[in-house]
Parts: sequence; structure tokens; C-alpha cells
Amino acid sequence: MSQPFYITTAIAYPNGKPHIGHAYEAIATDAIARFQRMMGRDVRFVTGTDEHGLKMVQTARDAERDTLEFSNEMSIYFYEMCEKLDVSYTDFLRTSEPRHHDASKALWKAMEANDDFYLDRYEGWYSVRDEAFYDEKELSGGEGEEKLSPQGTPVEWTAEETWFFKLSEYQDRLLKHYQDNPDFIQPESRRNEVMRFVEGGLRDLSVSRTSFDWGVPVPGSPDHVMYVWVDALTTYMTGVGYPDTEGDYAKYWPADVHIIGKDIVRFHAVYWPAFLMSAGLPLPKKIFGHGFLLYRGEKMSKSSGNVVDPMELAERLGVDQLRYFLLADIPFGKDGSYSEEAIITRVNADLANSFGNLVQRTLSMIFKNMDGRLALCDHNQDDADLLAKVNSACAAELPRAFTEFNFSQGIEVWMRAVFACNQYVDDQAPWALKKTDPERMAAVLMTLFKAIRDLTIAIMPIVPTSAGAILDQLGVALEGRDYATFEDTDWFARLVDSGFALEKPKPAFPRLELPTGEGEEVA
RNA sequence: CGCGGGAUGGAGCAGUCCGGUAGCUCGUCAGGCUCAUAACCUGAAGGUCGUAGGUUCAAAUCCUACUCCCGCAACCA
Repeated sequence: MSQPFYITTAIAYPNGKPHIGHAYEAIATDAIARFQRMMGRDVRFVTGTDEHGLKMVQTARDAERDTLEFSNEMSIYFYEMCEKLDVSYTDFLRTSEPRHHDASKALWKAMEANDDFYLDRYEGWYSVRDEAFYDEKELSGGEGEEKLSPQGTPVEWTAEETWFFKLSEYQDRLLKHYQDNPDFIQPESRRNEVMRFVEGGLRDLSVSRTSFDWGVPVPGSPDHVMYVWVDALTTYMTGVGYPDTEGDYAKYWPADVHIIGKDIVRFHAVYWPAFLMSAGLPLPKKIFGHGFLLYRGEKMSKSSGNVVDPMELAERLGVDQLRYFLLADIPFGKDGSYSEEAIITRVNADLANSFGNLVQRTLSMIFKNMDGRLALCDHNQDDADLLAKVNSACAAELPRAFTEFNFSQGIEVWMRAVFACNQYVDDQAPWALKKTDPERMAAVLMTLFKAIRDLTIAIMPIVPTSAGAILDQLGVALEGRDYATFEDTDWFARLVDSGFALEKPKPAFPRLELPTGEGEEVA
């Protein structure tokens, strides 16, 4: 039985359609999931939508829609995004589902049993119009005594009765956990931020609301719904069957990693472990906070009109192309900048010109000069050197980087191997050998065939569809498409024996054209 | 003295922890090849590594001060 691996994305808040940031997180998480699967792990991959909270109520009301109906519609966009982007989740979970309410209530009761809740008044400046509390510092003075929220609405001092969680009592245990588990929060910079924050002292957390009823009801307090983060975080356990602690939960919990945006690291690295400690449950092994995407170096915002629809981008440039760019161009964990030109440049250089063209020129020569037939050949030192280099990149260096979520680093190693292959083609000049030494030509082409097979399998987690299409052309069996196959020294001989012959090759990564007028705007 | 990240050839980045010929991709220029997706290969030009001091035989790398840019600042996904 293979070792389980449980990974999650943050569940998205569907008060708007998915933007490229959601796509980035889903794609990165998917790449890890696919990679781990190819490493032989039994992967559970949960994603979904976080539908509760005041903001959903407000957004739905502004659109004159019923909250649940609105939520149903919006969730579909996120579901469709995952489908469209080849995100290989095993469960798409919505927080409005009954199984999730059950899990949230069970977690609440477990925390309650530990005596970690108390009822108190939550006081603050409240805007009736916004239905939100604001901090004193956020307010601006209006006319006379009047105070205004950042939205310019009037606020008044209001008190609401809510349940509080004794977060303050978990400070020491949290800090100890961070110290004992240096990899718990990644990357390093995020870990430092969190530790600094917790060292500064923790306040108890208000974890229920009475001002609206869109959420999970608090057990025993029918007037209260849970604060949205309490139930949102519980999703990760709902996804493996909690509160049933047999079955999937026993197998997959605690999660190997939660992939989240850097903005919500605090909720995952402070509140979530504290909730679990309170409930007496095991903590996730790792929290990874990825960076944000900037459009041409600028923060995305609706007001600046630079919010790009990831579906439209994928439609126009290609799903694998988008996936490749996001993972190759941005060191995972850091912020990254993107633009259509940047994507096109990168994809054309790496996938079309270097790798795609390598495949095309090689397969074309085999197809034309050897009738598409493969053959066992004697290899010289040049051939062995190239294959050793490719194998080291694909079987050792790239997996090492991907294990650490260093996609850009792993892809860089992979590209170097691709360059080496193109260099080898030019050095060996098989088109010249065709006339002088056909046997040697065959040896060169077979060497390249083997190298391409390794390169294609290695990059599969990033560009699954295109890589699959290449492997189909190569006649590589479906069951051999994983990292264990690099141990298999016999695959080529078996393929030759099977009598497989290549069809006329089809380009796997066509060049992308820069739309006219694009990139010429005034800076 | 709120916290953190960043400043390296035209562009984007690595290198900074553990000082010692400044590296990669894109772009530009020159040459080669013609199997291939106007692709591929080779070579070249181009940087006083934000500023000013300091430590050292030697600093992008360590120390000090400063400038500029970008996030976050507690219940806001």
C-alpha cells in the first residue's frame, strides 16, 4: 500500500469570479499533487469554496440575490476553473454542505469540551450600513462629533454578544511547535512574520456572530453562527471524513501541506493549529504561503481594471502554457509579475523553440529516415554522456526540487537538459550522417528518443496534457509514466520488440503569436 | 524608534547564511547549420552589484548610517 499524501488549496471565497491568483494556487497545488502521485504516493487533494461570512451575505444582497442561490452560482465558476485548468483534485468541497456543518460542529464541541470558549461582549465601532466593525485607527472624522468608516459610512459604538476562543492561552504551545518544527511554516520569511506576531502576544478571538445567520450554527447557541474562519479551516478535515475518525481521516490526517496565499498565513499558522490543539487533534505538517501575482509589477485591483480572467487567458494561450509560465517564471513562495507578453516570450522560448522543437526535429528524422521504426543500437561515449546528463536532471535533480516545491528551480534544471539535447543534435548532425553513416545516425536518433522520453515524463506534473500527447506519439505505455520508470532499464528494448512505429509527428507546443498592438502602450 | 520583503549589465532574476575570477533567461550584435515550430548551435558587446562610511590581504556577500520601492499592521478570504 502506497504512502498517503494529503494536500489542500485554501478554499476560495466566492464573492466574485475566480481571478488569476486563484488559478495560480490551484495550478501550483495540482503540480504538487501530480508530482507526488508520480512519486508513488496515494494522493488526496481537496479544494473548494468557503461560502459563509458576512461578505457573501452583503454581496448577494447587493446583487438582489438569495445568498445560497448566489453561492451556488459562484461556486460553479470555481469548480469550472479547476476542470478547465486540469486541476486533479479528488474532492471539491463547499462549506454549505451538510457534511461540512457536521464536521464544524464536531470540532466546535471538541474545543468546547476542552473549556476553551466563553461568552462575552464584543465592542467596537460598528457601521450599520456596512454591517462591519472598524478599528478606531481606520476611522476618519466627519462633521462635528460624527465618525466615518473607511467607506465613508457613519459608525456608532456597538456591543455584540459573541463566543470567544481562549487563543491567548496557546501562545507558548504555538511558539514551541514552531521551534520544534522549523518546516511547519514556509517559506522562511513567512515563518519569521508569524513567530514575531505570536511573540507579540495573542488576544482571545471572537468566534461567533449574532448579526446574521449565514453560517454554521453554534451548537447549543441557536442565535450564533460560527465566525467564518472557524468553519472554513475545518474544511481540511471535512475533506477526509471528519468527524468520522476511522476510514479516510485515519489514513490521510494530518494533512501533509496546506497551500495558501501569503495573506492568510496567520489564520493557518496561528488560529488553525490552536483550534486543533484545543480539540486534541494532530496538526498539519506544513503550511506553505505562496506569493501574489502582480500584473506588470502592479497589484491587481478591480478599480485599476487590470484583473485578468484566467479562463480567458488559458483559452487564448493554452492551459499547459499558462501552467508552465506560472510555475517556471515565479519562484514558488515569492511574488511574481505576469503579462501576456511575458507568458508568450517564456513559453515560446522554452516550450516551443527549445523543447517542442527538439521533439519535432527528432521525431521527424526518425519518421522520415527510419520509417518511424525504433532500433537497438550501439552507443558511444557522447550518447552515454547525454543520457547520463538527462537522467540525472529528470530522475534526481528535478524531483529533489519539486519535493521542496521549488518548481522554478526544477524546471531550470530540466531546461538545461533540453539545451544539452539541442547541442547534441547540432554536434552529431544526424542529417549529415544519413549519407555517410546511417548506423551512427540511428544511434544518435535513438539516443535522442530516449532522452525525450525522460524529459517528457519529468515535466508531466507541470504540463500534463501536452506531455501526455508527446508520450502517446512516443508509444510510451500509460503505466510507465511516473518517476519510478527511471529505474526501468528495459523499457526501450520492450518498445522496440513491440514493433511500435512513429506516426508523422505533430508539434506539441506551437509558437504563440503576440497579438498586434499588445505591448506598445505608453508606459 | 511598529513588522517584513526588495534595490545586481536594456528587461526579469540567481548569487548574500559559510567573504576570494559577477552567473542565468529574454533582448541586441556577429558567425555557423539547414534535421526542425522564421526554430537550433557558437561567440561577442553590455554591470564601479541603491548611497556613504567601516572591518579585511580581499566584500554583491560581514558591520554602521542613509535613500528609494513594495506589502502587512489582529478578527478584513
